[in-house]
Amino acid sequence: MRQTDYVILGLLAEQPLNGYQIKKIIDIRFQFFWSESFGQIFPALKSLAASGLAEEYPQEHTGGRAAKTYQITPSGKDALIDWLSQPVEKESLRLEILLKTYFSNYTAPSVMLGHLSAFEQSHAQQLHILGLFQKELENIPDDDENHREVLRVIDFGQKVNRAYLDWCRETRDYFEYKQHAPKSGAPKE
Amino acid sequence: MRQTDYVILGLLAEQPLNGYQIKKIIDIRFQFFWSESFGQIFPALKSLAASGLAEEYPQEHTGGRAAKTYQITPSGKDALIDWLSQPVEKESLRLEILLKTYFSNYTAPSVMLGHLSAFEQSHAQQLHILGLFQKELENIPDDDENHREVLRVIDFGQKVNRAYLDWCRETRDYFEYKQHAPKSGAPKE
DNA sequence: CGGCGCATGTAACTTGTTACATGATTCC
DNA sequence: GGAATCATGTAACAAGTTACATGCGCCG
Repeated sequence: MRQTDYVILGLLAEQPLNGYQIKKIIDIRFQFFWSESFGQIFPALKSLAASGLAEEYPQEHTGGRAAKTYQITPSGKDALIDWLSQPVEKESLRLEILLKTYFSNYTAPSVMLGHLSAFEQSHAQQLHILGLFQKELENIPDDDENHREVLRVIDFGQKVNRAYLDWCRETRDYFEYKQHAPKSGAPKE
Repeated sequence: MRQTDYVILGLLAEQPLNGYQIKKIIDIRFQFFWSESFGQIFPALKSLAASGLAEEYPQEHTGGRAAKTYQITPSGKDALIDWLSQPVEKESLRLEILLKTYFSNYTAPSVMLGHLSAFEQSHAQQLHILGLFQKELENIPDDDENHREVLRVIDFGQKVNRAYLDWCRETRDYFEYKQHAPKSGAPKE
């Protein structure tokens, strides 16, 4: 069982879904900390069904190509609960922009300024989207749903993206200074 | 050319190194935003040498098994500089703890408290190490080296880890409350 | 002489991405 | 009729991890 299987199981625990919908939910809601491709989702659904953790959910065909909707089975739910209690093992992070910052003395400050502005724009956008999600959730009354847990996840994204943007601005200032006073290296603080 | 090739090229641009040393540098200095395994480093060094971007650096054998030390070639340096100017494409992030937080309504608060405390400990440790690096660099006089750029990278790590720890504490409070008042869900703010 | 640290390397495997093929429906 | 959207699926490839095999020298 790979992580992909558990993500899918977690989503199916809420409601029956097809592969396409699973992909959309991950792309939108998990945007800032997770991703999956169709090439992983469809084989995963197949293997989940083969091992009895999920099963096809019969549905009337309404439009578009026939969608295979899946629902979680009791043993699927057990597997999910078991996974939740296992220690978190993997935390993977790869930020090419930090690599380029580290090696940036081999290039011009203007090059780094370009990278930083792209990075800043993309994370400002992410922060904006997270704000919309937050408002949306806060407007819906909190019954027995998982809103508070989802808000914790959104808060993580907001904190991290704000940290990214702070760093961006400081680093931009540094490279701007370097560009104008290239010999002396950097401003004294 | 994969990202691994460029990381190695960047490190070789500073000084000649063998595969083992490259691994150590990445494990220590790039700890919080990058990783490479021997299974990637050795084949990459081979292919870099085959394409003339790096070459063996003759060395006297001092102890242990003979180390193959490599140095960058002029065309290797060109390739590095070219890569630095290319847009940053990949930024990958996968945080299982957020997945588990998202799905945590299927498990007990105590389970999440365990995950959070492991996460907190590991990032407090990272923050501590970053502080040591920072002091180390600030004590060495800043000549024509890349200290200021490295300090920018360290600052990124510190900001992000502080954001992680803030989130941890707030989220721990939430699950502690939930544990003691399970029916009502969470405290009002 | 056994374990540890230094050092290289490969094979098997797992994971993940991309491109492609297919096909139905809706909207313009 | 053509584009967009919904939808499934596979094959080829790229990337990355792990386990293993090998071997030297130093230290106790």
